Amino acid sequence: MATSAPDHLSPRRRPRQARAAATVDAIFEATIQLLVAEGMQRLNTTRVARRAGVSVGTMYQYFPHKQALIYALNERYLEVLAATIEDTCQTQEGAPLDLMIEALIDAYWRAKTERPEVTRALYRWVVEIDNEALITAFATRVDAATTAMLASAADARFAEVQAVNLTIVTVIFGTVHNAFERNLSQGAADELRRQLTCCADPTSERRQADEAAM
Amino acid sequence: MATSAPDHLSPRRRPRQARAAATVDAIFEATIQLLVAEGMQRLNTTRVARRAGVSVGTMYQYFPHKQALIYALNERYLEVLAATIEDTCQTQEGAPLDLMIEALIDAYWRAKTERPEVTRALYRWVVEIDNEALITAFATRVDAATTAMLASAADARFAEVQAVNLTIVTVIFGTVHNAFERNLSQGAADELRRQLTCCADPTSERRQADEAAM
DNA sequence: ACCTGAACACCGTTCAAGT
DNA sequence: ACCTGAACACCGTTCAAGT
Repeated sequence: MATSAPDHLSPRRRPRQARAAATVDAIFEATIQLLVAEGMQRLNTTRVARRAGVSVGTMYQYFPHKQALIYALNERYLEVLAATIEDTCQTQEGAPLDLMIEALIDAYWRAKTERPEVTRALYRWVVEIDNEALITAFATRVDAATTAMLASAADARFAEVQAVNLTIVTVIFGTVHNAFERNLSQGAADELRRQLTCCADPTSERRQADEAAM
Repeated sequence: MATSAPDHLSPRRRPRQARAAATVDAIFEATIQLLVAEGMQRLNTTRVARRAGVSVGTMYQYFPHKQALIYALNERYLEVLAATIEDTCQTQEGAPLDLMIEALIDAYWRAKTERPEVTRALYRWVVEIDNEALITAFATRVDAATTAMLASAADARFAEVQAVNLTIVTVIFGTVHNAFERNLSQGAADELRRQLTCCADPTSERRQADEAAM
């Protein structure tokens, strides 16, 4: 993730002095605030620069264009999310499968729900941008963490961890994303989450088949 | 869906004469082509108008602004998708549950995969737009169709169809969305789909609980 | 009722000049 | 090494004039 940004989207220059780092932070902060407060539509470079307390020119020293700024913002967000999931997976090493699943759902759900406005603002990101690299890097990292976790389950062995992992991760993340998009009521969300926890857990008649195949 | 577009996004004028209808169609077609060929970034009103063979002014007679154009495009897309799902659900009336689930997954999956570039282009839609109305209308319509279908299952009765329905729909749509986003290989996609078909089917120990609750 | 396109305003981006 | 902001270019949107 650290090095994967395509050339045309990577920062133009990295801050070397303290005041430069402060400048970049201020720009990020200003962007988030404006994004949350007024949406992508009203986000323009002039406003970002003004709120960050720098001139437009300064902004352009660090980000070659507006999209690179949004891209960097997302990069940061996914970085934190990936780290959270890696943590969760490590904590669950060797635990029973159902606890793993529950912890994973919990971690992802919480990450999305904690600051919904930010999540929403970034989801609603102008995705003209070539964000495939970002998504791929994120997916790779998450897959590694979850596969390792699943392989270590105390009460289950899988003939094809890769495939099982892919399903679990896609189902969980996809479902949460979609639930989020739907703006469910608290009650509905809770119920869905309860059912998802059952559903995503391959412990049931399906696992026996996998185990038999070993 | 037909009437739900918020004021600021609804068409400025509806075509009354034949040539006007042709104009609107040409504009839609041009927009899709440019979107698929060059992405949202390079989509500007001048280019759309030129490719559609009309002047910018004409475009603005039908769409109050660029976003309204994209909005209308999505409205069309969701209209077709919703109709497809309604069809599927009606066809499955009274069928066994596992066939229903399979048909639903199949319909949604196919719809997304048939013209991936278009799907992708619209997913990557500039979502600064207030598309909540669109999403809500779509969700309502789909929920009605799927709930009715599930309630008619030949081999299952649910104590709380609403809740079960919400889970099934969210899991399926979310998973497919996510799978799509990940750009899976054919093999991986097939395997995921197979497992999803099992996973989304509440026929298993979980159903008995529901039935007992009746 | 429908179409045209020059004119205007706004905003992304640059660059010559500063500390 | 870092910052400034006026100047430029591009593109969304309008409107007076046309059929």
